[in-house]
Amino acid sequence: MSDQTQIRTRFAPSPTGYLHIGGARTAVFSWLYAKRYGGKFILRVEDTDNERSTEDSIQQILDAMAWLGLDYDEGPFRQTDRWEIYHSFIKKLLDSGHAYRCVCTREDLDEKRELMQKSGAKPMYDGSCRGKDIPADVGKPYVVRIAGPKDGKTEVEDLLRGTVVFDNSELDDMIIMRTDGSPTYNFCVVVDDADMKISHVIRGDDHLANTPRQLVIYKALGLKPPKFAHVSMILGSDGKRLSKRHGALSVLEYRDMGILPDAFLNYLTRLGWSHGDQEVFTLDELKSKFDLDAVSKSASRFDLEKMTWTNAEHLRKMDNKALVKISGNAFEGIPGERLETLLEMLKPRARTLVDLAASARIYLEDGLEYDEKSVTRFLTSDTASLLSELADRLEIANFGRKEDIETVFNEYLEEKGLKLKILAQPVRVALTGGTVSPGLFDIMAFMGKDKCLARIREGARRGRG
RNA sequence: GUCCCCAUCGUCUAGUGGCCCAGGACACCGCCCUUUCACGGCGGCGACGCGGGUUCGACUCCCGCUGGGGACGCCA
Repeated sequence: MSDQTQIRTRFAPSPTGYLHIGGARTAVFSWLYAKRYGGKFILRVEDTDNERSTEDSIQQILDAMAWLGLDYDEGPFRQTDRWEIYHSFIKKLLDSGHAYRCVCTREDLDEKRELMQKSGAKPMYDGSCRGKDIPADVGKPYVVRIAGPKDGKTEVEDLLRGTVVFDNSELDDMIIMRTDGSPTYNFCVVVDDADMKISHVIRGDDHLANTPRQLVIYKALGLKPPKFAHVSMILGSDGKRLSKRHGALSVLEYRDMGILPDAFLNYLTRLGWSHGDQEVFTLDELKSKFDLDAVSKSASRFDLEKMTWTNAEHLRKMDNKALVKISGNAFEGIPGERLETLLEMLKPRARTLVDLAASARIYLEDGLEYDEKSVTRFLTSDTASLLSELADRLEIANFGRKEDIETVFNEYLEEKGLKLKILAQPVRVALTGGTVSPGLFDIMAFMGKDKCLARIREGARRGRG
């Protein structure tokens, strides 16, 4: 495969906080696109902002990607390690006249911006230092600006949106190097994407307006731009921009909520991408089916409810070994066959790993938490005698076979002339503390005679008051 | 304010001029299954933002409006 046809995508987060849903989705799209076409996925940390970048953020982003299984073929590169490269290109632009030094102060700039804003124009730099040929030894702090085109148009060819045209008069001469000598974002992105031979830049919609500016730099540098795909943003459930208040949680928090990585990937990909009517995808399906042509152009809202549903779907289909592995120590020390039984009982009822572990505790641990309402309703003085009689009967049952338990149950019911319906809920509350559980005989067989009888008798005790 | 993007059920979406008085999924509501809850099955509720064109025919094409989002930093 030649250089031109090799697909190379990248994820380029700035380490100024944790990885949230929005960032995660562009990462996922980029990663899947590379997987889909047998390309490479590159991770690049955009840490040129000294003030806000933190090592802790980098680690969090790395952790989140590792949890999701977003493996990268190259990197993580760090822009702070690439200073010489940027400076060599800045020098090149300065020498060729595509960039110039500017000594305007921040105060000047702010003032100008405000004035333009008031007059109804787009606030931009007016280019007052352009053409002055200010030398490096002016004796004043200076920035370097790109000398962009003053007229004409710049066209962005976007894979999702077609040709988007910007009037060059809308673009000002942006700063590519700060007073302190550090290069700026728009410049580094161009240099890096070109240097790393990125073929497809898949990024958020919020960067669409940056793209013509970057195109100006590509042109000045004589470099060939990659293909662009600007994916729409994810909004909060109220349609507002995602903020900490609604939905912009760290990806890692979904892990802590008991969401499966594959389910997270499934939901996030499906949010803004579709493949006919299919809702549930395995990881392999995503890797083989994802493509940019079916990516939606409109913004979509994050819906925790549907993510949880997607998670439940994955949970049910997951094989037990994998489930135990991902659950950490929740099922530690339980023999294989017993574990299988437990998971088969609990899986169809669980929505998250947290649910699953919590429901398992009822049957594994000695102590029991009682739901007050259920107790009042079902553990009454009427049911108390039934429960203790039943417990006595069950002494002879073989708890190794749930059919045996059922037989004893039925014999007792017949004698009393009662329906199972009457006895089922009181027994369930006695055994589990609540009114919701898997089949009665299933949980009894699982818990064993001692625990069952103890709990039923305790239930009777509570019934008597 | 200026520029840019977007617009189908509450939400995610299918739909690329006739197959659509619009299909699927989540949520919600019934019913069935059933010892409870879930799973599963069946059914219901529910949308093409508005106004102009183009066309024999518009959810689909064009224009305007409205609404939503984004960008305008020595942040990324």
